[in-house]
Amino acid sequence: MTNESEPGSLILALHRASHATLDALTARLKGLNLTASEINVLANLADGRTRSIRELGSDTATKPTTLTSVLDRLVGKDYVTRELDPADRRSFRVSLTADGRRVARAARAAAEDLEQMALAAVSDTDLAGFRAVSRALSEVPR
Amino acid sequence: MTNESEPGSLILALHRASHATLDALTARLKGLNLTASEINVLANLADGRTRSIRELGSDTATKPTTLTSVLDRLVGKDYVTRELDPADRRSFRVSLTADGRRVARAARAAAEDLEQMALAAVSDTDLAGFRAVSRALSEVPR
DNA sequence: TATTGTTATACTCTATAACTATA
DNA sequence: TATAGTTATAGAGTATAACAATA
Repeated sequence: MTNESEPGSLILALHRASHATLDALTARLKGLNLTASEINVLANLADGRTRSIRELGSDTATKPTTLTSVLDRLVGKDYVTRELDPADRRSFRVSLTADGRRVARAARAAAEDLEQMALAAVSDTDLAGFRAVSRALSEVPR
Repeated sequence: MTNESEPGSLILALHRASHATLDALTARLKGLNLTASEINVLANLADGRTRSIRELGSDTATKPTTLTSVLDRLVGKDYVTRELDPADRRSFRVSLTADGRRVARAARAAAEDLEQMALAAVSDTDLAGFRAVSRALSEVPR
């Protein structure tokens, strides 16, 4: 790997890892005919928790305009429902359908599998460090 | 943050962090009128090392087809040159121009700044762990 | 007035496959 | 035969701005 410890290189390492894992995940789920963004949304919803579009955007760091089209497709495939939130009728509650739960579980399983394979040689300390740093980077102000 | 320690969540955390930092970086460099991919390529070239397109693709985890158009634009802006490699005339050596070096340094500086801000509260151990894990994830087989 | 989400537009990123040139 | 890179095409992601509905 290049730029291993040069200043400014952390973000480059992050992007490289992100691209590589998303490619690998998409390749493993090829049979399901899902795009990277669709996989990302489904995997986030896999915990069964209903989310607003805003929450989903924050969880996936995806723009609302992107989510509109991603969700349109997922609704079209009957993997997701978009229902008006009675408590705030400006916003939607996004949930998995039965089919969606099945696909989301497959996505999560593929992600777990990928992680186990990649992390076989990595210590728990490293893992804790990874989580701390990626959380810090996720919260960086624009 | 959601899914903090659920299996399969590591990759989600990675993608979130990657999106968030790239957005932040793009916002900080708005004046330079560069896309995320262009910034990524320039920041990788910032060390002054000449690269083939294949190497650049591997460093940025970007597809050759994407690089063709990204490099077309960077050449058009006179930030980069694409010269035939005399040692292997199928491939190119990609280098920064003088203008390109200036812009690449700005990109790296912005990335450093972002990192310092984000990592102020993170330990060296965490940082080492982050590097180990992102390297492992970058090398995951497709 | 501010926020949620969609729409419209234009541009960028991506996959795929076919292709040229070189090895 | 295999590899480096481009081209062509079509689909997906993105920013931006304008918009409707609700708060």
